[in-house]
Formats: sequence, structure tokens, C-alpha cells
Amino acid sequence: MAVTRKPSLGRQKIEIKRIEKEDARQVTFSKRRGGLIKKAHELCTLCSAEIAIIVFSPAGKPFSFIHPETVIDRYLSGNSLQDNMTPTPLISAHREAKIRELNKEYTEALNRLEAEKKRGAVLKKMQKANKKQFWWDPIDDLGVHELEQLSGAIDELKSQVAERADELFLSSSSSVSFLPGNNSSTGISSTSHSEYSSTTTFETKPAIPNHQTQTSSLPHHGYGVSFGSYGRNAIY
Amino acid sequence: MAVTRKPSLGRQKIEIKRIEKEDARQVTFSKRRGGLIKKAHELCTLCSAEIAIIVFSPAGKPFSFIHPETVIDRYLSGNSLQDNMTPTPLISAHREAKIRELNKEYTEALNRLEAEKKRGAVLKKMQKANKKQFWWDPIDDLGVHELEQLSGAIDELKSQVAERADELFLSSSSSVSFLPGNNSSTGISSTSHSEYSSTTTFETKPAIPNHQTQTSSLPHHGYGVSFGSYGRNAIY
DNA sequence: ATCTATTAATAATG
DNA sequence: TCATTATTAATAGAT
Repeated sequence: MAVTRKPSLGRQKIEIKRIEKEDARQVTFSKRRGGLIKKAHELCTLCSAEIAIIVFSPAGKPFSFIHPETVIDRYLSGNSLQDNMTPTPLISAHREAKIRELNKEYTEALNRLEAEKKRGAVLKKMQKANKKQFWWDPIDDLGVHELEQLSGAIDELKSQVAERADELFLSSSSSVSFLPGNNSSTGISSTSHSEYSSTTTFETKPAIPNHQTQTSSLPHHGYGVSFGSYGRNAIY
Repeated sequence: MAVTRKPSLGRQKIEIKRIEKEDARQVTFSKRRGGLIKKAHELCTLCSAEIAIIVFSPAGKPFSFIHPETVIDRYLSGNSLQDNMTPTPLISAHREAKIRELNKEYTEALNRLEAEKKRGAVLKKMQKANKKQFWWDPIDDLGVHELEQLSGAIDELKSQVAERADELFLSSSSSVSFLPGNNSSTGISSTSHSEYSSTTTFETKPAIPNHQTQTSSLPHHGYGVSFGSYGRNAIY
């Protein structure tokens, strides 16, 4: 009889070494990438820190979490603090503003999710308001080339949103739609790595000083962790 | 008498909001920074991902974890794949991709909201006294070229969402707080000494001439989370 | 994508 | 900052 089987073995300890199994690696990548971003977000919020995280999947897809867009610039230009005289001619302020907006929306959505989740739990006991919280969750992928269709997609999104927003609760036909993707070729290619030749007006600073400080045993490259040390316990 | 008291309360749940207490914030910053870096390292190792993390403490001190130092470079040049051949007019394109990605994420976030909602549907029904939620079907691909249109669509979306958000959150207060204002300057300065990893022989630069102090003055907001991808569910 | 069982991270303390 | 410990949070494995 035996029905006493564990539904799952639960989390098992794993060795920190490259996961060879393609699938497992993919899954782990997604999960952990999300976790990493979430942590970054929390750190930003809790400590008012500024963070930029750029992750490239082994397949070359970029993911990032950039708190102030300027973090990277500052880093490259060596301005750990301000000196925003060279804010970011890198891109049009206009676009930046839009990104900001989207970010905000995104955050709001997530706030709501969290709140809703919490509310559900609390409702069991009693109805109670909860506070805002931020959290992040993984998501991924998206096609990149069909810029043409994109506009249409946005329109559709818009319609759907309006529709749903209106209905609110009625039907729930979750139809997943697929687009015959043809992505691939991103055409992204580019520059030589040696220079941070920004195509922009931004003054390119050589940047990225290096010094090897291998801390561990990475098969391929080394990774470095740097700290700035000024004061002792003064400013952190 | 004998106090069979627990030596410690152990970890307690905390709200993810700025820690006002200077000390606590500092401690938390240190701990979490370490945790973040560790996670990054693991992700690099487990999945052969390339990661760059730059963190500025509120006081402006830089910390970083850069796996292949070329990560940032690639990021800036938009060269998520490899090689270098193109001049790099891609920065803006990259930026565009970001927007698209953000859109995608936003959608996903809301999808999750939906899922969560479903889960708690029973409770809600039972409760059903108040709020309604909105949600919509998963929309697959998003992207944009016409930022104008995107913006418009998002604006609308935003309105819908914001409306609900206000409804739901009006009861919660989220006061933004400032630093007590006395962190000032320390003038401590001194050099920075940072090490960056590099797999390549790069031109090193002194870098990060920071000095300074003053801290934050303003609470920043707006986070950016972006994803890029070339394939749909293809490569990750 | 979900669900658990476990491990890992960490808030509170000393 | 380092060490300890009770809890919470992240997540490996399986569905």
C-alpha cells in the first residue's frame, strides 16, 4: 500500500558547478535569474542602493535590472557619485522617460500582485488592509524582430486590457496566442569589445579597470568582486 | 528563574521598504550585498551565464561583481551575442528592445496576478464584498518600434491599472521618508581600490575616482528590469 | 507552470 | 564585523 510516498523530494542540495543537462540548466537559469533580480530589487529598496545587473544567458540573451539608468554610466565614467553633467546623452531623455514609466507600471502591477496574495491569506482570518510591497518575478523571452507587428500587438494588448478591465470578472478564457516567431537573427552584432565606443555623445571613458582577483575556481573566466574602501566603517 | 529563553528570535519577516535606521541599514546592506554577489556567482557557475553587477551604496561606495568584464561592454554596445564587427549604432536599438521587454514583463506580471487571483477566487467569492480585479489573457509577443504608439498604449493601460490600484491601495499609506540628514560628508575619501575581473587583457584604468560622500539626497524610484531575447521559447 | 520538501539566506542577538 | 540561531525565503526535483 504504500501511499505514504512523498509527493516530492523537495529541494535537494546541489553542487555549484555547471549544470550539464540542457533543460535543467535552462530551468535553473530562469529561476535563479528571477531570484537574483528580486534580491537586487529588495536591496535597492531596503538600503537605497543603486544597482545595475546585467546578465547574459549562455545563449546570449540579455537581461538586466538597472536601478538608476545612470549607474552604469557612473561606473564607467568613474563617477561613483554624481557629476551628472553628463547625464546621459546616451539616449534621448524622451525614451528614458518612457522606460521610467513602464518601470513604474511594472512595479505597480507587481505591488498589486503581492498585495492581492497577501490579502487572500489575510482574508481567511479577517479583512485587513496591507501595505505595499515590492517583489519581482521571473518572466522571460520575447521575440525581437517583428517590429512591424509590434505596433499591432500593442494595439491588441490595449484592447484586451480595456476589455478585461471592463469585464473585470466575467469570462476567463485564457487563450494563449502564439505568434509564428521568427526571431533569431537579431542582427545584433557589433563592436569590438575593446572600446566602449559609444555611438553616442557620451564621453566614452576607457573604464573598467582591471585587476584580476580571482576568487574562485571558475573553469573559464574569473570573476571579480570589488569594493571601494574609503572609510573604515564610516560610510558603507 | 530559569529562563529557557531562546537565545535569539531568529530571523523575522521584514517589510521591503527603506530601512530608516542607519545602523540596521548598513548591516543589511552588507549582508545582502554579499548574498547577492554569491547568488550571482552561483548563477554564473551553474549556468555559464555572464553577469555584471554594480552596486553603489547610498554613500556612493562602489562594489561590483563582473564576470567577464566584457559584459558591460557588450551590454552597452548591444552586442549580446559575440563578436565585433559592427560600428555600433545599436545602443538605441538596444534601448528599444528594453522597452519591448518591459512591456512583455508587465504583461506577464499581470498574468501572474490573474493566476493568483484565480487561486483565491474561492475566498473572494466568499468575501466578495469589495474589490474586483482585472486581468487579461496572456499576450505573447510584444515589441515596439513606434515608441509613440507604445507610449500611448501604455498610458492607457496605465490608466486602467492605476485606477484599480488607487482603489485597492487607498487605505495604505506609504510615506516616503528621508534620511535624517546627518550623514554627511565625511570627507574621508581616499582612494578607491577596486579590482575588477577581466578575462581579457584590457587596458586598466585607475578608475573610480570617488571621493565624497554626501549621501543620497533623494530617494530614487523607478526600477528597470529588462529582458532581451531573440527567440521565443527557444534559447534562453 | 505548480507544488513540496529541503536547503540557503538572513533578522535578531550577543 | 563575526558568530549563533530561529525563521523566512529561495529553489531542486518532480508533476
